[in-house]
Amino acid sequence: MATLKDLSRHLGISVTQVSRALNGHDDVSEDTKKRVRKAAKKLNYVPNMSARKLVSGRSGVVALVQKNNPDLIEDHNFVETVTNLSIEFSKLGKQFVLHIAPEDADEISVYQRLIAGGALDGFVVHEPADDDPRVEFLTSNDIPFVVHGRTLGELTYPFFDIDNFEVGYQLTKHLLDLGHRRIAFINGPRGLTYATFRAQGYEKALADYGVAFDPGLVSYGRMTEELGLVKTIEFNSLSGKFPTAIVAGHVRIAKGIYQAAEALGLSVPRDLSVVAHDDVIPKLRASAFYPALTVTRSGLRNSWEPLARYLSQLLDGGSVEDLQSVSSFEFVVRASTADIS
Amino acid sequence: MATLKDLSRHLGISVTQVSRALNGHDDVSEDTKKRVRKAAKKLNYVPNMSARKLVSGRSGVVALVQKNNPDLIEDHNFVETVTNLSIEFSKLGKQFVLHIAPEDADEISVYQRLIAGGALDGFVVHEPADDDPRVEFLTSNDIPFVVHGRTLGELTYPFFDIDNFEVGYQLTKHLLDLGHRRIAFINGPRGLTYATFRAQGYEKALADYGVAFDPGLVSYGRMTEELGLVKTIEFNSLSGKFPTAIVAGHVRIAKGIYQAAEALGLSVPRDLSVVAHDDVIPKLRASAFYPALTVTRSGLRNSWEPLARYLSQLLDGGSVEDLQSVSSFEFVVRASTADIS
DNA sequence: CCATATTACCGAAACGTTTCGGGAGTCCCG
DNA sequence: CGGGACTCCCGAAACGTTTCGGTAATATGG
Repeated sequence: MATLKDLSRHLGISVTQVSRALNGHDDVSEDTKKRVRKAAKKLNYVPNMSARKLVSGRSGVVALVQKNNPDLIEDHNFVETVTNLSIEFSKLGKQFVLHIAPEDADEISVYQRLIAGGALDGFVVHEPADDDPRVEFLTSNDIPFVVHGRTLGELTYPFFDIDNFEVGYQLTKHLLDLGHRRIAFINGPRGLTYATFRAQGYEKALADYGVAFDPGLVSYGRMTEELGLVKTIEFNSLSGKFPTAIVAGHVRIAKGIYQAAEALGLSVPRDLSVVAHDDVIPKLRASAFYPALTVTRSGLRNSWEPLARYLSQLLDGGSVEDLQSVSSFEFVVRASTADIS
Repeated sequence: MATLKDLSRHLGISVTQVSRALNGHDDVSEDTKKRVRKAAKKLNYVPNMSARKLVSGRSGVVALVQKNNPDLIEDHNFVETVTNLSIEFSKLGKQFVLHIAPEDADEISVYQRLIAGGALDGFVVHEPADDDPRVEFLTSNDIPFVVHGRTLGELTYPFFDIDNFEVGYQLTKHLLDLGHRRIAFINGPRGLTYATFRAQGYEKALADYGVAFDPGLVSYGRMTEELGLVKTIEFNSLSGKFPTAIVAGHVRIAKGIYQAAEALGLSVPRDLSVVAHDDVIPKLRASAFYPALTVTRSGLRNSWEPLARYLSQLLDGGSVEDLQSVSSFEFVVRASTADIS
């Protein structure tokens, strides 16, 4: 494999100039640049990354660290994230590494180990919690990272998020406007920031309409069809106090709610109104529900590109303020809600 | 970030000795080794990969290149592969990179680009075809790789596979022994080696029992529930010639066959016997089918460790012959087949 | 025509590691 | 006591790249 030295010898030019020519510095004549490029192509020169990294101190590799768990492979959200980030970072000329840590590992030490070896330049933090130890660690150690979502604390890092408070608020308000007063909420996992924000939006809407908050009507869990099914059945066992409407944290949850409704002999929306948040997963179209599902819609697919770009720009010295965004969403009214006022 | 020089200074010992101590060379006293290791831990020393690579010429990074496609995220097999390889390579101290190439990319050039920069040491090739261009390219360019499965050509590379000819043969033979003569086969995607081998086993079994091969009873496709469902319904439309038994390339396909049978008012195994190959996916237990499914069983989960190890050993100069294996499988008879002789 | 810019180039150092070639000190044996 | 073997150690070079500081030659402006 040809090296700079080979090119230098071959062209009768110093290694310095060859390097600078190839990297497009401006103290190299156009003519020389052309000659060098031609020779590089001819000798099949490809820069040695290790050498470049050794001097630049950067590796061009970014990673997402995920603790293993038995359901990981079933976790659509995770798989989608990994696949798409891989694509986006490829486009930016970066290597994206998925590092799956053993289930019992101390996540923090994994980050430490990876960063210390100089093998990695930065991280993507996925599914942040309200008060995320990873974010805390990375921040206090000045390790570059970007967050998909955000934490509740000070936002001193790049992130891409949607306004989940508003998601919870709008969905709930829509039902309240239709006259509903017993509104349940099947949320995502407790402690994750997006779930917390949505819960806050839900509670604020209730408060704005003077409806008392009933903790018995709120539940948390991994956003699966099963969760929607099970929780709806559970709500039903609160005899006489079954909600007239349910807010679902995900279209998938809504799917389970529909199943439960059918099993319980309830009709949507006559007996039960349902709204959900829609990440726009290709195989799970809210418009194809029967009856079609009313949702707040914000495609997850729009988040990968900025997420990758933010990290990339951060590594290139971009300033954090330019690398934060809270994206908006649409409200799509369909047929899954009834006016009961 | 601590370097060897830091350790050297801190211990009053030459850089050379520190390096050799850490790498377990035998011209370092036990006492020194111990002191060095302790100091390394205390100063939080982690070797700089780039530097090591620069001198050793290797990067410690391996990759799996996959062309993107719209169903990729839904592809359980792919997701399982990536997740587990990531885990296994981590254990071996290697970085595993997932590189997703654009749908319209020339795969070969992607390999070329990745290897040329010295950024990668080797590849894992996934779902090889009978006559796989990737294998051909990597072989002829002396790039280290390991194959999950194998190709039909000369086996000059490390691989881990199961005996898929025998899978096809045994499943079919079992049905033949029970008196079946119209046996359909819903196979994996045409052109993939495992599907080809299984088809060969199927045909050989038929031939051994003097049963004429009917191409109308064989179909190929991505191994999904839907495929099993659709193809079974299709077989049914061959009026009067409906098979008495079906061999499924995957438990998931069998699931679809069961659904189709129910839709068609057929009882398994009375009206239709079903057998399948079982990769032992946690969430899809053949024993939990009703009736429980007869299968050839060989856990995919047993393939990740050897696969990662083979590539690792190949990179360490292992000889190819030691890094090939064709693993065996079990035959598990359950309740999904009826004797009709 | 002198002073100053500008252009095009180069040598050497640096990044952190491994390894080659050697060299002191100690011990044992004859 | 001389010499070989063994144990433990070290300096320096090397890997391929980028970059700092400097220099010569040419162009520019007054």
